[in-house]
Amino acid sequence: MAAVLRMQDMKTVVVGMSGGVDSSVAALLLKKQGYNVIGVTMQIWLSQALYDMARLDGCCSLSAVDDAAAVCEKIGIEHRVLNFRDIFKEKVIENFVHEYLEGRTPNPCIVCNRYVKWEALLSWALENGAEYIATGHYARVKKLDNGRYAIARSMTDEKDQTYALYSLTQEQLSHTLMPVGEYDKKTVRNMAAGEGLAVSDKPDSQEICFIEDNDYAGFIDRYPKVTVPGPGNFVTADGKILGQHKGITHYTIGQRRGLGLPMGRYVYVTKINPETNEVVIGEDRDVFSESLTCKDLNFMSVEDLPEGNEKKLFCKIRYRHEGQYCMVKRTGPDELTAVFEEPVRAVTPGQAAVFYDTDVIFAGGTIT
RNA sequence: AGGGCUAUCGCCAAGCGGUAAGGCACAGCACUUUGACUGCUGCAUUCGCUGGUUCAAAUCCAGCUAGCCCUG
Repeated sequence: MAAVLRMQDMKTVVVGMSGGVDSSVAALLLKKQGYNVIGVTMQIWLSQALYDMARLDGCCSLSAVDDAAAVCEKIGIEHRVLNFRDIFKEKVIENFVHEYLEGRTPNPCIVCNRYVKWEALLSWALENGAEYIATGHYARVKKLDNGRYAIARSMTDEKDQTYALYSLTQEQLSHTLMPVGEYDKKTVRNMAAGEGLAVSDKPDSQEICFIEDNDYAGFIDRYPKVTVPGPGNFVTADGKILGQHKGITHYTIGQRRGLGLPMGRYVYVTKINPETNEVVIGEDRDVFSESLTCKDLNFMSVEDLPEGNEKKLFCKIRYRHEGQYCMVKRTGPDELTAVFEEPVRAVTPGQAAVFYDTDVIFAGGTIT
């Protein structure tokens, strides 16, 4: 036991601290486990002017800097603020805008995890003598019998954040700790409160962290140097024009609200066609799909799913999807096809399909 | 300028003398480390206009206006 502690004593972990409860408790837990903990808050998007206003709760907001600093002082660890604005803008925001312009619906949290947290932050950590980075995600890193690392579902289903972590590589996972994944939200808050951390009752973060008013379409409209597609037609699947839309960036698959179509019944977006600048409208049943394909694959619990093999897996097609069983097989050099046991609602290009083998992530990719 | 029909919230639409259903759209809130979905709440003191009959009219009567249709 003493030997273990001595070994951990020597290991340094960089904790990405958003100023929220979860990452604060992550730091706390690691400190108690004997690690040399450095709290790092990443500056990513907001201007100094907005920082001064400091009223945002987002997971990445800068209002968080003060909270994170206070937590670090309380638990007695070093706190640093690093500027990741350029990488965040280049990787996350540019991608976000361009995906929408092409009629897809991106998930910026996934991109942020991949490029900002597990590339930029991890690189910084390793360069600065750390062994690991850690976050406050409700997920676990598991070493499997086959020698591979994989993200495993949190002990609590009420707060499972594994979906947004499917793209992590073996190398990245081998340097990752997620201590909060062993607890449920209530316990985490209690730990924070028990330690006297001021953030213990801070609300959970939500919505897109870099769009303060949550008007993402307006954000794209105002984004410099992009030409947003203008108004076009709402059409039915067989081409009948139903009205005018505000531009394809305002819509996503399965959307009902905000269409402005007085059809007398609920209608939904079933397809976005950037070539013709059309938004296709249909009934609820038209939003369901029996299958999907995805690309930009990342295999996690296994090295590959060879061609010809087929595997039954559990799939989530969006962050808060309850999930659905499907048969998955390889249909191209960088393509998987999943056929669901029951049709799933609103398969949306740009979102991720994440496949779980029991409790660990098997693989994931971007829906095409 | 002969005849007939219709005019109720942005759209559709109940109502048929007793003091304005509902659906869609829209707004707000809830939910939520992506976008959606979902849920909840709100949304015509007023029924094309002007008079009349009645204790009481969106509902009956008259005139006017508008739109539609048929005959010219």
